[in-house]
Amino acid sequence: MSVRNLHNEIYESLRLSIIMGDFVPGQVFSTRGIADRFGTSLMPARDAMKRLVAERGLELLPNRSFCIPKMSRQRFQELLQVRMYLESVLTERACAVLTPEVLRDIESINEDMQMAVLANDVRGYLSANHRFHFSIYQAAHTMEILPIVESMWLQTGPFLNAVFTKYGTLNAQDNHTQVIKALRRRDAAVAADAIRSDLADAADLILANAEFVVDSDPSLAQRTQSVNGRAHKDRQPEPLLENTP
Amino acid sequence: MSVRNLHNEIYESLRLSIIMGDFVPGQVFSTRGIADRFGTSLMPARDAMKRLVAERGLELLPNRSFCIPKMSRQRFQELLQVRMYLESVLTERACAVLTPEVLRDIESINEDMQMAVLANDVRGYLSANHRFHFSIYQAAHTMEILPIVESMWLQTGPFLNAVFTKYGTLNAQDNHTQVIKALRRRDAAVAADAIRSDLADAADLILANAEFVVDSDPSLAQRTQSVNGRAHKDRQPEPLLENTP
DNA sequence: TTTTTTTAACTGTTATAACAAGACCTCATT
DNA sequence: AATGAGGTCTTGTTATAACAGTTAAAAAAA
Repeated sequence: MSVRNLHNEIYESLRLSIIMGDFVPGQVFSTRGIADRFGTSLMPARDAMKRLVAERGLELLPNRSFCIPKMSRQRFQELLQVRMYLESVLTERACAVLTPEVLRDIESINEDMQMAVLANDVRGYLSANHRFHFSIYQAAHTMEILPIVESMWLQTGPFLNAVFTKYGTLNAQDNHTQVIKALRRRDAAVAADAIRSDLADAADLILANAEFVVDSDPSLAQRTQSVNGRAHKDRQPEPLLENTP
Repeated sequence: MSVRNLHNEIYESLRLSIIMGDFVPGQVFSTRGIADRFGTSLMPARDAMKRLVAERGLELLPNRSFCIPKMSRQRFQELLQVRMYLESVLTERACAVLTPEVLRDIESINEDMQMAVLANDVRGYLSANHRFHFSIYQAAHTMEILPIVESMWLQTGPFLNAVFTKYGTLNAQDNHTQVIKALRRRDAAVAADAIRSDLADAADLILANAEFVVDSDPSLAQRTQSVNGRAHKDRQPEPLLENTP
């Protein structure tokens, strides 16, 4: 974690960009392109991308290049099922060991999020939402479950942003307030329920706008139009820090 | 998957060795040592080990070298909780889409396992048990859950072997027979129950022999005695394909 | 004998270069 | 105009070498 490596910096940067939805599903990356962007040689870029593949935030195409995985309805539902279980488990555990300081942090983050919603600031909303959930999950101190949940967010991130950018932020104020109130009175079951509702509400919004979902079998379909070849230089450079237009 | 790389071969080999318990928890590895063993340069060995770290089958020590993670009672219980949920979900799904051919495979594997148990063949038992479970899990066709379960087995593998080697194989015949019978009549709930029982029985055996479990906080404790230094050459070479004596 | 300093070896990290495989464009041929 | 062959560019992979940090043994001093 605290190791200061070049590939760690690239990894953290890419990881945040993926979770924050800076990349669009299907977007293709090359090792050399990433290395150029970060001003390093190929090796650190390669390390970072391979790690993200192992954590399922990136995908290896048949051509051996990397891309942001596309989403199918089945995939989304599977991820949702696992997330609802694991994140409610983490919430229950956090509830038992929560300190007042962490609770105050969570409340403060929630206020940030409400302000971002009112301002229609999608990125601020996503960032605050991420911090809200993981403040709770980290408080659970279960180092075996947390990495799995982080991988889940890495997989749903690009997709969430695409939806929220198009349909505006989801007002999750009710669920988050329920979570905080339940945590405050140490009611693990209700807190876990509220977390599940939060995930379910977001999922409902997404599944209702199914145009973002590809139902084709990812292993069979060609997932990108053009990857290699000299056309690369002419391709629009991958948006690293901007949202998709 | 089907990509034929050097680092893929090293990865698959190490992965199997870890799951089959060829390594002892706490065992230390160096990139150069692995590269020497497989007759490659550092890079493929490095790739394979970093991937295994990402999948939590190996651990990065503070010294930046790699080791097989040690087990604590809390860690084991967390892994068990997640495994019982995810593996029963996979079993339920498999039950719905199971083909007669796969069912026959599972029955055949189960007979292999029974023979290994009778022969007190620990490695054969572990191998058949692994194939038994994953034949079912792969039949579920849920590509989001399977990698998580594979990571779980990677984490529990070294530990299981240590126990079974000392206390003999666990006769899981009852549970496996129950699983097969339930699958045969498409009874998803009972099949999932039997899988949970199978995991719980193995866990009971392990938790009863707590001497294998380190309760110290892994992040605080020094997890290895000697890693670097010129003593390396004199160290007993890491057992790659043998069980721990 | 004990303590401190030095030295040597081993560690992972990164850069660079050579390599083979694949994809697309171009151009020649039909 | 359609088609096929060739070439070129880009891709990830691997090997090698130089680097800096760390550890421990060895040597020197007390």
